[in-house]
Amino acid sequence: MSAPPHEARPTGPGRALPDTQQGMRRRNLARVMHAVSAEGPLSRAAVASHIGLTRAAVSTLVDELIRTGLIEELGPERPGRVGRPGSALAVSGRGPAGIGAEIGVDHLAVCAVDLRGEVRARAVRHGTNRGRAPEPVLRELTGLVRRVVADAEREGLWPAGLAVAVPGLVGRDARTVVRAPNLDWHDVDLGALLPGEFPLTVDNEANFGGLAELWLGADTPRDFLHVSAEIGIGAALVVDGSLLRGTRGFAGELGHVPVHPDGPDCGCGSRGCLEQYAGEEAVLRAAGLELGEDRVGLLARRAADGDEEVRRALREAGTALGVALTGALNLLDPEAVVLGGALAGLAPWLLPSLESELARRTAGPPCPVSVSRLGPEGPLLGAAHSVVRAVLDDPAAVAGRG
Amino acid sequence: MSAPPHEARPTGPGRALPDTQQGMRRRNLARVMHAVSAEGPLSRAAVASHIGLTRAAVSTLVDELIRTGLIEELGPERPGRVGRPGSALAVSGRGPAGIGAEIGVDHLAVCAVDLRGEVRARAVRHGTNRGRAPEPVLRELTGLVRRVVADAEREGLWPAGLAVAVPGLVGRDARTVVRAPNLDWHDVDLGALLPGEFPLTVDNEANFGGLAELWLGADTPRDFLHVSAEIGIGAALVVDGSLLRGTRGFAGELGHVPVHPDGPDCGCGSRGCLEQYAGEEAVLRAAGLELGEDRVGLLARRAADGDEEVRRALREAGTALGVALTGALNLLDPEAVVLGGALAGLAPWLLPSLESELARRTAGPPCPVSVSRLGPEGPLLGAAHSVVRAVLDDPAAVAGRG
DNA sequence: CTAATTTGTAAACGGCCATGACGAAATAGT
DNA sequence: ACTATTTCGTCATGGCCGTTTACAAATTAG
Repeated sequence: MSAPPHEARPTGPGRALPDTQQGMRRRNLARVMHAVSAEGPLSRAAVASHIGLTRAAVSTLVDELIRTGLIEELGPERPGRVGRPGSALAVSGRGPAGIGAEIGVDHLAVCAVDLRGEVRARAVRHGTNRGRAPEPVLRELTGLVRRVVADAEREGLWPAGLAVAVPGLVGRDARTVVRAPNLDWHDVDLGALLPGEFPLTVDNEANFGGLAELWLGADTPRDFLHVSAEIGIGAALVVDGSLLRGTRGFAGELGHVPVHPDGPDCGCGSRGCLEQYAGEEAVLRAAGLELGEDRVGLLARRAADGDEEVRRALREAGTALGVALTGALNLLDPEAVVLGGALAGLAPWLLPSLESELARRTAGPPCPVSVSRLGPEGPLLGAAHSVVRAVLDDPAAVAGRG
Repeated sequence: MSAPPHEARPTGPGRALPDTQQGMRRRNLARVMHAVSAEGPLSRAAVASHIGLTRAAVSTLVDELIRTGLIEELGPERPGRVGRPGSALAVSGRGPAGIGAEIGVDHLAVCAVDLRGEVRARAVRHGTNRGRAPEPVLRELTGLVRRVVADAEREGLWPAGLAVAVPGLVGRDARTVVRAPNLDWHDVDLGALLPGEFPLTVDNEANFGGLAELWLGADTPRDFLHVSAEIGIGAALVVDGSLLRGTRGFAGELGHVPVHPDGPDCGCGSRGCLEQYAGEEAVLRAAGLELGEDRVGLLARRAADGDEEVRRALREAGTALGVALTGALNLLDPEAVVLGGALAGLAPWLLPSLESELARRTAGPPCPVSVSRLGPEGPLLGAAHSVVRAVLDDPAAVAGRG
C-alpha cells in the first residue's frame, strides 16, 4: 500500500486547510513548527509570543507535537534573566526526513535531510546520463535512494517523501518530465518508474535551486530571480516567498527570451534566443572549444588561466544575459538576481559585463546581482528541503505515519 | 475621524486573519459572501454545500450578514423540484459601495459600484490633464467623487472606500504616484491630496484593468497577461488570480523590455525598448502623423480608412509587441494574453502580425491572445470593484461602519 | 531571605461548527 | 384528497479549541 501523495506543492503554512476547528488546529500546529524550526530552540512562552497564541494553547500544541515525535524537549534553558527559565524546544533530529534526489547530466545524487535541516546521509554516482534511456537511470537512482533511506533509518529517521530535481521541464502534476533536452527525455512519468513507498514530487532543477536559495541563503529576499544554467538556461521566479510555475509549469524559461530577434535560429523555432548567446554550447563554440566532459570546469580553468578567447566569450554571454534579464526585471521587479548552478562557477567572468549591461539599461538603482553560495548543491538541497517544508507546513498530515 | 485603511490589497478571501475562532468566523463570513456574490441568488442550503459547512452553521453566518445589511433575503424560491423551497439570498444592493476613480491623460472619471457589481452612479470630466499640476487635478477629482458619493447615498449606498487608477507607476504603499510620464507627475502622495473620509487605494491603470478583466471578463483564466497602452506600455501580471506587483510595485513594465538591444535610445536610459516600436509616439511617428488629441482614435480611423502607412506602422508595432511578449510568455507561462486599453481599439491591425510573431517564436501551441471587451472602461471598473472585493474578502471589517 | 518576575499547567469559560431531531413547505404517488 | 417523501431552515446538544484566570515552580534582585 503506497502512502497518499502529499498535497501538491504547498506554498505556505497550512494553506488550503478547511476552515473548521480541526483545520485551525492544524494550521496552529504548523505555526508552532515553523517558529521552533526558524528561531532555534525556543521555550513555550517564546513560541506563544512569536505566533500570537497564549501559553496555554501553545502548551497543548507542543504536547501533541512531542507525542508525535516532531519536537523534542531539550531541557531547561540557562537562565540569563529574572524569572523561571523556560524549557527549550527544538524540532526533532530523529523524526521524518526529506529525501532529495538530483538527476544531473553528469551524475546522480541523493541525500536525506532531517527536520533541523542537517544532511544526514548522501550518495552520489558520477558518469554521464546524456542520451541514456529513463529506465536504467531511474533504476540506478532507486538504488541510491534505497541506500540513503537505509542509512537514514539507522539514525532513527524515516522518509517522509522523495523530491527529484530534473534538468528539464516538469508538468504541473509534479511527476512528468515533459522535456529534458540534455537527457533527451520526453514525457517520462517518473511516478511510474520510482518506488511508490513515499510521496513523490518532481521539479525543475532551477526551481529547486531557487527554493534552496530562498530557504538556505544567508539573506535572500522573498522576491528574487534565481538563474541557473547547464545546456539550457532556466530561472526560478520566487515571488513573495513562493515559486511562480505558470499554467503548464513552464515558467522561467529565460533561455528562450529573444535577445536579438533576428539572430541565429534556435531549436525552439524562434531566433536569437538567449541560449544562442549564453548557452553552454554557444559559449564553447564562441570560445573555440570542443564539447566534452566537465565543460563548465574547462571554461572556468581556461578563463582563470587568462585565455582571452574564453574570456571574451564569457563577457559576451554576460552581456546577452544582461539584455534578457533587463526584460525580466522590467516585468517582475524582483529584489535581487541570484546566479546559481553552472553560472555560479563562471560568475567572475560573467558578472562585469552582465552588471554593466543592467546598469546601462536600468533607470533607477540597478537590481543587485549575487552569486549563490550553494553552487551546484542547490537543487539537491532544495529538493530535500522541499519535503521538510511540507512537513513543517502540515505536521498533522505526517503524524500518523512513521 | 477618518476610517482605518483597509488591509493593503488583500489577495484572497480572508487572507492573513489570525488563526483563532474569530478569524475562522470572519473567513467563513467571507466565504458565504463570495458564494452568494458569485453564484447568484442561493438558498442557505445551497451556500452550505458550496462552501462545505453545515446548514446550521450557514444559517447563523447568514443571519449575521443580514443584520449588518450585506445580504438580503429575496423571499422563497420558485420550487422546481421536490422538497421545501429555499429562501433566496443575494448580496445587498443598498449596502456598501466601491468608489472607483480614474485619472486619465484626457479625462477624469468616477463611478460607484454596489456589492452586486452594478454601476450605480458616475461622473466624467473631459479635457486633458497632460502637464497639469497634481493639486488642481485632484481638487477636480475630489469634486467628482463627492458628486458620485452623494448620488450613491441617495440610493441607499454608503462608500466603503475609494480606489484611484493612475497612468503611471505607483509605490507599494498604494498611495504614492512615483512616476506618471503622461502627466509629468513625480512622487505625488495622493493620500494627502484626496479626501480622507474613506480608505484610499491607488494603483496603476494597467493593474486595475487586469483586475477588471479577471473579475468581469467572460471566461478569463486565473493566469494571464493584460497588456494596456497609452503613451507607455504596461502589463498587469495576474498569477493564480492575484496581481504580481514586484518589490517596489513596478512589475509589468513591458514597455521597457528590450526588443532590439541596439535600437534607438529610450528615455529610460536603455536602447531599443518596446516603447520605441509600439509606443503611441513611435507609432504616430512611423505613420507620419502629428501628435494631438485623441491620438488612438485617429490611428484607428486612418487604419479603418485603409491608410497603408498607418497600417504598416501598426503591423510593425504588433511585431515588436510579439517579440516582447515572447519573452514574457517564456518567463511567465500564462494561460492567455489580453489586450486592453488603447490596444483594444487597434487590435484588428495589431493582432495579425502579433500572433504570427508569437506563433513563429513559440514551440508548442501558441498562447491565445484575446481582446478585452471592457475596453477603456476597464481601469475604472477594476478600481471600483477592488473596493467591492475588499468588502467581500472581509465582510466583518465593514460591519461596524455605515 | 523576601519580593518580583517569568514559566508551565490546570480548570472554568465562551465561541464556533457538527450532529441530530423537528416543524415547515413543497412534490409524487395512490 | 390524502399520505409518503424530499428538502429547507432552525433549535438544542455536544465536542473541539483557544482564552481567561489562578496557581505552583523556578529563577533573579535587593
